[in-house]
Amino acid sequence: MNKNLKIEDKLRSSGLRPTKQRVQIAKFLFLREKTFHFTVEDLDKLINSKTNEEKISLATFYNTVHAFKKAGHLKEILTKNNKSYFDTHTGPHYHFFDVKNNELTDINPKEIQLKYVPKAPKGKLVKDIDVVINIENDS
Amino acid sequence: MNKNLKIEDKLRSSGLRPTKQRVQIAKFLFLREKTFHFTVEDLDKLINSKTNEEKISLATFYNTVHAFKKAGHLKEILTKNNKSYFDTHTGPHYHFFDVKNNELTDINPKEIQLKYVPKAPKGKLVKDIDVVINIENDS
DNA sequence: ATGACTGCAAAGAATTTGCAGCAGA
DNA sequence: TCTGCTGCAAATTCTTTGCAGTCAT
Repeated sequence: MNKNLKIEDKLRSSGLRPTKQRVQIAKFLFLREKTFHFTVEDLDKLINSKTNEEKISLATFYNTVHAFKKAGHLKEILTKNNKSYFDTHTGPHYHFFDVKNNELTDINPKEIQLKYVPKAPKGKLVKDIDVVINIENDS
Repeated sequence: MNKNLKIEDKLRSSGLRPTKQRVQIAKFLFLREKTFHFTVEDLDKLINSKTNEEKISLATFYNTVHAFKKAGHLKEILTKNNKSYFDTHTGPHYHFFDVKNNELTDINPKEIQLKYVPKAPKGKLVKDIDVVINIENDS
């Protein structure tokens, strides 16, 4: 129950009502050690395949994921397959994307660094930087 | 007519029949000094707004752009608005993306450099690297 | 009680596909 | 002639939206 309380507080402190659906999704996403990369479709399948629970509708997954993103609990990454992936690791970091298997993974920040970050054009500010290294099977 | 011949040769040497539509699109894209960034929708509007010519269908723009990409005459870039942009500059280089105005521009290669490119995970090879610096209006 | 949230279905946006007819070699 | 290409419309895929009913506070 301790974990439930923490999750509920996390939601509440982001201005989100801890509804049954949100708590279930949040527990699934945030109560894990490793960062998790997923599409909304993945999430739908993974959570709704648990036979016992009531199904959560696709629209709710979209709503919830966007609410979590707006609250800063998720980061969105776009990939070469033109799909939106979400990442439970919200700090600045970059990604590998396996183009064949559609798999997104974090790059160890120690192994990559941008040298010479260019100035933004006049009147513009840098908002953030996306780096995706596309990979495929050796052979 | 010299230019037409060059364009037709460019197509032919890529294994593409120089049809009326492809020649018209290729001339529009490749007979310019500056590199050009566009979506398929942009291309459709820009070319089909020329009142005099016969309209080219949207499907043909998609077919043609993908054929040009496969032939190495265009590069595809994905942006935060989840749209496919194409770039007449096909060499390796990176981009600014203005999130508000949906405008993609090249970064001067001298102003950016990746330090420490990470090794790909085991059994994988790096295919290419996408870097997009998202910008927005100052203020 | 009163907003906020969910779920359904419908709508929307971007892109792809099937196929008949046309055009380039 | 013959294969490849075009154009149309339908289909697909991913995502958003409208709204009635439900739930959290």
